[in-house]
Amino acid sequence: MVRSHPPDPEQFFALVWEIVEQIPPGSVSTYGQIASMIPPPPGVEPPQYARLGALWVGKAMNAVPNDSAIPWQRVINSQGKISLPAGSSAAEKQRGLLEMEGVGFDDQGRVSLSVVGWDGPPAEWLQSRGLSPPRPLKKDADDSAQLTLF
DNA sequence: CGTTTGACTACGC
DNA sequence: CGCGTAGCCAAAC
Repeated sequence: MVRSHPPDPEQFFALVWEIVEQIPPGSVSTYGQIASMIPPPPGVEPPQYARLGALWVGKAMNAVPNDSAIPWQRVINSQGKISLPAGSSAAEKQRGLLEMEGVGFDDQGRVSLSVVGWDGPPAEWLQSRGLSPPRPLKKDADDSAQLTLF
C-alpha cells in the first residue's frame, strides 16, 4: 500500500458510493473502473492516483454503512473475482447476492466481465458531476463461450 | 513500540 | 494462466 487514505476520505467515499448506486442489478464494476471515473483529488498526482485509486475505492466499499442501500456487492476486482477473503461469510454473502441477480461464476470463482461488466453511467450523468468516462474493463475473465462461438 | 496487513492492479516470469 | 512484486502509508495487533 501507499497512501492508505485519500486527502479527503469522506468526500471521496461519497463520490464512490454515488457511482456504485448507478450500477444496475445483474451488472458488476471493478475498483479500478470506478477509480478511473474520478479525477485525482487535489494534491494527488495522476501517477500516484493511478496506483492508489483502486485501493481507495476498496476503502470506500469497506466503509459502506451496514444499513445502506448501496449495492456494494456489484464491485469486484479487475480479475473478475470477489476480493473479500475467500470462504469468509462476507464473500459468501457477496456471491449469493450476485447470483440472485443472475450473475454467474465459473469454476474458478470468476464472473465474465465481458458479459456482466458495466459500461458506466450515461455520459451526461458523468459530465454533470465533473467525472470521466470509465476505462474499459479487461476481457480476460471471458468464458470460453465467446471463443466457441467461432 | 516494532510488525503486519491491507474490498488493488499492472507487469514480468 | 498462475504467482510474486512494487507501491513505501497507517491503523490494528
